[in-house]
Amino acid sequence: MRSRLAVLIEKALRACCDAGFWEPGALPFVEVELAKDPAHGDYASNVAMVLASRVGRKPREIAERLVGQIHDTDKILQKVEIAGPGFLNFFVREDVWATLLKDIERQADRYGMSDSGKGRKVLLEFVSANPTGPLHIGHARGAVVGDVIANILAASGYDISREYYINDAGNQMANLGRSVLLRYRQLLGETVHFPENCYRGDYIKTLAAELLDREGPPCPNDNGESLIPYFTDYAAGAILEGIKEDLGAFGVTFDRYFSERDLYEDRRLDSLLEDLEKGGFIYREEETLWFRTTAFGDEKDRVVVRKTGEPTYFAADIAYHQNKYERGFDFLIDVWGADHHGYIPRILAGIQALDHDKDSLRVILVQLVNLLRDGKPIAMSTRSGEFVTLREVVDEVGRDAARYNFLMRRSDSHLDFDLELAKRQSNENPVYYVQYAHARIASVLRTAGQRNLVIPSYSEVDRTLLKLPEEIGLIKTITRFPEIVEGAARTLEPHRLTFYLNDLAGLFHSYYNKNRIISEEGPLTAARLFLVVAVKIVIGNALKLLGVSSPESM
RNA sequence: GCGCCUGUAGCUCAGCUGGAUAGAGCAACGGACUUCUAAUCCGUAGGUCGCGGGUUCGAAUCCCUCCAGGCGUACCA
Repeated sequence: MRSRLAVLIEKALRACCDAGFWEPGALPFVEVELAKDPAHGDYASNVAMVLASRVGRKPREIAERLVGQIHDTDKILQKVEIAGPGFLNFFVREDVWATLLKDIERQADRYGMSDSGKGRKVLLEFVSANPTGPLHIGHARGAVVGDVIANILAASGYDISREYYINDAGNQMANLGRSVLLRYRQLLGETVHFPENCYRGDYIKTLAAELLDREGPPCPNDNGESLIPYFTDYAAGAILEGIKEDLGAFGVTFDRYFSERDLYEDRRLDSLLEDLEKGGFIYREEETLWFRTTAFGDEKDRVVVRKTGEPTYFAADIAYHQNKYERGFDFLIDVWGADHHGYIPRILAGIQALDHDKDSLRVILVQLVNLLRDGKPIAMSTRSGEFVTLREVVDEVGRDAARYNFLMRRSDSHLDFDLELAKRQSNENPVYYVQYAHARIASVLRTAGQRNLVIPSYSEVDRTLLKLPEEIGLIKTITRFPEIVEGAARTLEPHRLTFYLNDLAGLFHSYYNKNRIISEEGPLTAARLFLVVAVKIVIGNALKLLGVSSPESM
């Protein structure tokens, strides 16, 4: 509806140009928004006011001209009013709304999808946690946000790939191997000093015990560092398998797990450094190689190869991003914890030095999660091993509640996650509010079936019977769903869907309580059944994008 | 010190890239189940949009000062 009105306005603007009311030069892009106040009609546009300052005329005068040039050939408008400082208020004919339901019937479980992405190849990298321990609650939010953004983009016609970058090289991995080795030796009865920077979680002991079980006691008497890679490999492999399982239980899947080690094997870093060198961005100082990131606005230059000859994490990461582009992705999205925000200028410098547009990479920052139980914070630290794992949360509160709770806020705002609250099956928990609406409709449909009522098709419905304000409101809301998905895709903001769902569920519950869907009046019953089926479709489609189930009964 | 994020009802947060009288949930208070699911609904109350300036027809939204909280400021990842 919105886009249809925008077209009308655009035509009117051009017609006014042709009539010489103003220069065709700076026509604004047409904004049409939902009117908040019913007295302002259904949609409102501010074009006249925007145009006023550009052409130097009074907004109301421009508005008059425009209204005169709006040719409502499809007869969708009841009237257009000029109000306030120069708003155009559009009143849509009431019987037009119900005609939009046809799209829902026709597209069914594809309603809300579009091809606006035009098959653009997008690579979305998320989670990417080091395989040094199980995923904890902090990773969970990024996992859901990434997963749902991917769903939304896929539904919007993008060719999207989900990728997890495994950071399986470098110091942290060596620490992991060392930690397991030390626990292993402890199991053999040795007294060992356990350094501060090693991982202390119980899972380390479990891994050591597994290894002991498998390999038997004879650990070579070499207590040097040479054993570490073996322990690292085993631990990282086992932990990664666990991570995949936990993500699977959370409903998060990836198209590919990309190993940092592959970058080294393919000598990607060498070629990267050559490329950067060609651009003149590399210089040597005291045995280290620096990348002149300040050329792109970073606050200081960054090391890419250490004195020891090892490349930094940063170097590998640029190589990884270069690799993404080389695989044909022209739009990259990275989902990071907000504590990495200082890293953004650096990575942007990296891709720009490789001649990629700054805007071809979007970083979504996901703020930290405060985990609470009954309002009291739970302290966590990966290294000390004190943390609540993703698995524990999913097991305790359930997949649906966990996912929905993580999607109820904008990603870049802090989120309190209360385990008790999320678990509670009560009105404090919005996920059930929405699912309940879906289940209720399913229940109504079951009842209808028992009474041998047939769900009518669009052409069989007398749409003029859907004229209650609640019905018009429901129709307006569900026919707006494609706009919501489009907006969420454009801004990469999944929380728009949860807010929309809460709205829609609220309208339905209200309608349900006030009116009977199945009544003695056959045609009215048919029309209402048709309407609630459409509502059910939209709730189901939206929940599916969120990766949350749509129960038929609760 | 510098940089980024945040500050909206008692609490948790929306506010659609400048629009009309700032919204929702929870908590509080008062009501509604012999009816298609009460995990629901209806009503009441609740605000100096952190403070102060500026930009313009118009600011919670954009710019600047200050205040408060969080994060970052590695040859860690």
